[in-house]
Amino acid sequence: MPELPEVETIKRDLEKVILGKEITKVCVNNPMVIREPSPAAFKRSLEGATIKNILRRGKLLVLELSNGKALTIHLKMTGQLVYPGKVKDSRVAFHLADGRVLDFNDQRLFGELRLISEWKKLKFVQNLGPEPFDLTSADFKDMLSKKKTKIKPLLMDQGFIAGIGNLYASEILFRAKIDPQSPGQSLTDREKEILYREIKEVLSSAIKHGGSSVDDYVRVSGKPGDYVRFHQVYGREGKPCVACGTPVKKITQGGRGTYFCPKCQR
DNA sequence: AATGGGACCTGCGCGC
DNA sequence: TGCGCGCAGGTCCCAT
Repeated sequence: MPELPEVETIKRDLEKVILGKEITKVCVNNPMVIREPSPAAFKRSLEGATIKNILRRGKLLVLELSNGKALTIHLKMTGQLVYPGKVKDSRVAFHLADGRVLDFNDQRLFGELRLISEWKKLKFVQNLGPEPFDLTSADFKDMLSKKKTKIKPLLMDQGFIAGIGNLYASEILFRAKIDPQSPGQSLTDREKEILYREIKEVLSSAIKHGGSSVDDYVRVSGKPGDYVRFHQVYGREGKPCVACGTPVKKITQGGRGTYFCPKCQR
């Protein structure tokens, strides 16, 4: 579930509490989440390193360290970073010099931790599209005009634009009043402009409210994000559209649930 | 290029 | 009560 607003919230939360601190000990409670290097090497080269910088690219979180390496964290669907943590039940526990623990929790074990020298060279990072907040309106319109793909799956394509997932794609399209089944290139210039604006508006508003806690996502403090109360369509199948009262419809696109108002969005 | 499916995993809610 | 099932969605991979 964590999408750009949730990862950005975690990034900002982490900056306040762990930046500049030394990792004194790493407990790997489930090695499955460590993709590279080996769990033993991962532990060995992390211990003694200091957290120098915290970045986000798309849904990827990057902790740059004093030893020149970077710890990349992808939360996938159920990953959490909690500080101070509980030591117990976490997949990986990072003990810090302040005596507290940063827990990486992940119920479904889809999450991925990597300790690498040049994180920008990761294939995953190389394939990412532009950051929504770095994108100009003209470039976005140009990108759309080349795509026959339906707009909802297109917004979720990390190679097209980075950071938007299933929840925000539905919310953005509702606010832009665009049918999620429209091919990208079929949008009018005006629709493209509105869509561009709503992407930035929805994402920045969600960041402002600490993200959306619908399933597992929590902030670093363990507290939920507050943006759920602004959701208009996601998870509201059959309930009245907030604008016109028509029941919200749910369809499947690319194997994912899409929520929309069939009257407002066409 | 676009689309569809399965894979990776676990826990929840559902129907029987 | 307990069982099996479908579902949740980020990303990769393969097939058409």
